[in-house]
Amino acid sequence: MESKYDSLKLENQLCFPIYLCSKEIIRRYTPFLDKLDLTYTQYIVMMYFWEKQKSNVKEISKSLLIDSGTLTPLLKKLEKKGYIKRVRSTIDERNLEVTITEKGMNLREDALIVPKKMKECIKLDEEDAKTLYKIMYQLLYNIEKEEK
Amino acid sequence: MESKYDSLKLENQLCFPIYLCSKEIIRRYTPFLDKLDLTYTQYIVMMYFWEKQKSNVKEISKSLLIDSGTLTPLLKKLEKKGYIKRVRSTIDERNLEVTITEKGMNLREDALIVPKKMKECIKLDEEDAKTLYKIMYQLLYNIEKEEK
DNA sequence: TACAATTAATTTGCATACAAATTAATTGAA
DNA sequence: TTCAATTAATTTGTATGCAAATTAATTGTA
Repeated sequence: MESKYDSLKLENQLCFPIYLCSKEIIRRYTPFLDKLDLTYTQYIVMMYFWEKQKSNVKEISKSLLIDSGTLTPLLKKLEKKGYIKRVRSTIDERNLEVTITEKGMNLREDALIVPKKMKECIKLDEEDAKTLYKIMYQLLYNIEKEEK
Repeated sequence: MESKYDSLKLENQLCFPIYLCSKEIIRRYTPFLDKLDLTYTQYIVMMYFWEKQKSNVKEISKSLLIDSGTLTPLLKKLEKKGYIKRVRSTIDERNLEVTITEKGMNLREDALIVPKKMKECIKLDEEDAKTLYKIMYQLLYNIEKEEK
C-alpha cells in the first residue's frame, strides 16, 4: 500500500544504486590496479596524464572533479612512486607544475589489461553501456550547471 | 586518430562518470542532510531502519553492501545521536541487535524534504531516470553474481 | 565432551573525500 | 606604490571504505 513515506524507501532512490555501482566497480578494479601499484583514484589521475603530459593542481581538480585537498597527498604519493614530478612554477609560484615521468608513461602499456578486465566484469551489452554513459553525462551536466 | 591506448582514455570509461555522479550527488545531499545531523551513509542506514525497525550488522551489511568495518563506527555514531540502539543478542552474543528509537522514527518526517530536493537537483526526466535505474540494478546484479 | 573450524563484530591500517582554515604569492584599485 | 582582495595549493578535521587481523562466541565432529 501507498504511504507518504514512499519517497524515502531505498528501492525508490536513484542515488543509492549509483553509489553502490561506483563502490562495487571500484572494488573490482582493485586486484588489477594492485599490480600497477595504483589505487582507483590514482589510476584516474594517471589516465589523465597519459592524455595530457603536463598540468597543475587546479586544472586536474577541475577536469576530474577531485578536491585539491584530496589531490595534494595523492600527487605526492604518485611522485614517490616515480610516476609524476611536482615542481613549483617559476612564473607564478602559487602554481604547482605536475608532469608525467617516463616511468609513468611506460605504465600505460601494463595498464591496458585493466579496461579489458573491467569490461568483462561489468558485462553490459553495448547498447545499455552507451545509454548508461549518455544519461550519466547528462546527469553530471545538469548537476554541475546548478552549481553556478 | 585511433591509438592502441584508446581504451585508457577517460572519455571511454564507463566507471568514471558513475564515480563522478555518485560523488557529486552525495555532495549535493550534504546541505539537506546537515539539518538532520546525518551524513549520506548514515542517511542510507536510517532509510533502511525506517523500513525495517530491527536488524543486525551482518544483515545491514548484506542489504546495503556496506562493509562491517564501516558499519561498526557508523552505528556507534547513530546511537550517540539517539537514533538507534545497539544491544548484544542474549541468544547468540556474537550478534548485535540494532533497533531504531522513537527519535529515529520521528526523524523520517523531517527527512521527507531530502528526496524532494534531490529530485529537483538531478533534473532527469522520468524516462531517463527509469532507464538509469534499470541498467544500474542490472549492472549490480551482473557484478555481484560474479562474486560467487 | 574437548577442540578445531566457523561465524559475527570489532579493530587496524591505509587511502580517499571534502569543507573550512591557513599559507604564500600575485593582482588590482585607491 | 601600497595594501586589501584574490588565488593556488596545502593543512586540518571528520567521515567513510575496505582488506586483513583480531576477538569472542558458537558449532560440528571425532
